[in-house]
Amino acid sequence: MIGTPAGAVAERRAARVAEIVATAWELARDEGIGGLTLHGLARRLGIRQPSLYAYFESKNALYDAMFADGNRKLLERLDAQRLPNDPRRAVKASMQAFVDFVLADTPRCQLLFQRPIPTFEPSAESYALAEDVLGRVIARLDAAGVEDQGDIDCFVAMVAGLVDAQISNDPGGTRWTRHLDRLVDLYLDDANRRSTP
Amino acid sequence: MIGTPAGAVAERRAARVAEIVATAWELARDEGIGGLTLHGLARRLGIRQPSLYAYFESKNALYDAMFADGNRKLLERLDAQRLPNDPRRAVKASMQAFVDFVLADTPRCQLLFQRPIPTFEPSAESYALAEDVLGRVIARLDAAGVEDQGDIDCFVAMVAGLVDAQISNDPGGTRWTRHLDRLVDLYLDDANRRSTP
DNA sequence: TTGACTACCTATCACCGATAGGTACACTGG
DNA sequence: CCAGTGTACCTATCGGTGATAGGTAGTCAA
Repeated sequence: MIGTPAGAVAERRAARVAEIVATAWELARDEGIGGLTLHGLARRLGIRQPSLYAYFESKNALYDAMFADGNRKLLERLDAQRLPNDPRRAVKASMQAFVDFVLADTPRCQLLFQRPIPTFEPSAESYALAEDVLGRVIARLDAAGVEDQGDIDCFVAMVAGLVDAQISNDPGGTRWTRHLDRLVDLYLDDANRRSTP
Repeated sequence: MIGTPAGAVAERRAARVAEIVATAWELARDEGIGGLTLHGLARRLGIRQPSLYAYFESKNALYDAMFADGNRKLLERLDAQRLPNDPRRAVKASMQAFVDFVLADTPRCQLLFQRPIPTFEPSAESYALAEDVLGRVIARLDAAGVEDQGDIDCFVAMVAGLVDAQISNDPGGTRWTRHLDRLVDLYLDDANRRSTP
């Protein structure tokens, strides 16, 4: 033990896991999320396919690590943002940042917000990260006077609908996302109107 | 030729194709859309997997036939509906029928409106059917005074967002879809306000 | 020096979509 | 009635995929 940093092997292992996940994203960007293959991933890493099972107990576990990774990065981005004081402007800025981040990487968007792999369901731990992201959005909405669960559901579904239409039909464009600010106003006005009659 | 109905073989073949597609939907409902396998489908049909290639040149061609089938049924449903005279009520009734139909069959909903099989893209002919469906919706919207492409896009994305959230997070429930009528009003009011200032 | 541990490896499995080539049967024209 | 043609299947096999079993060279602390 002496002379060796405690947990050096664990650190090295964690670094290798992170390297594999990063390479997996790279491969997904090249081949599409459906074209991600353990054989192909191993080839790109310079190892053999069964060796990956030392780091992930299944392909879905790899997806899960990628899912968690994407949500962590999104969380970082949302938390790093300086928001305007005006709650409504904060909601707009926050959602704009969300949409920008999400649309910047098609396979990541698909893995995080669509269900492109029918057998993949995120683990409880990874799903908790997604709920953290949702929690940030809800906090912004709450500050803008949107507290009703139904209003929150509708708002989230609207943003998801825009993102989904954008990535599916016009990736890289703004045909849907350009309406984001206007729709945020529409939803906030409507929610405020009904909560304070 | 005499004595045999013209195109009897073609008819029998078409009937067999329809039977295979129906069995494929059945299997998809049992095993999930991702669990649909040519081997499994053939087994359920009492034939061998390569025999399916007499009817579909690839698995994606089978998906394509299912995609077309689902859209045709949806189109029938929409066209069979008697709509209220009031354009706004017509939009609501139409969208309610749309959402009901779509949510009644999870795998069908996934194949038609999500992208659960990364390698599958509908053919031009099948996609035209999906555009017919969209055309019906647009006609209803137009009658209600929504003509701007941006407004149509937002409306469609909103409905898709509701459906997606509902099927993904609360299949069989109404947590999202129960807001449909209210959101239709919200969108129509907004569109009308901006088109006739 | 030794013994455990790490980070790989080879070999192999079942299953999947896809292709090649063969066969029993029905129907039709002569 | 018979020969020929097309239908609707079949068997055998391929390459690729995720997954498992079991082996091995190198590292490192005692």
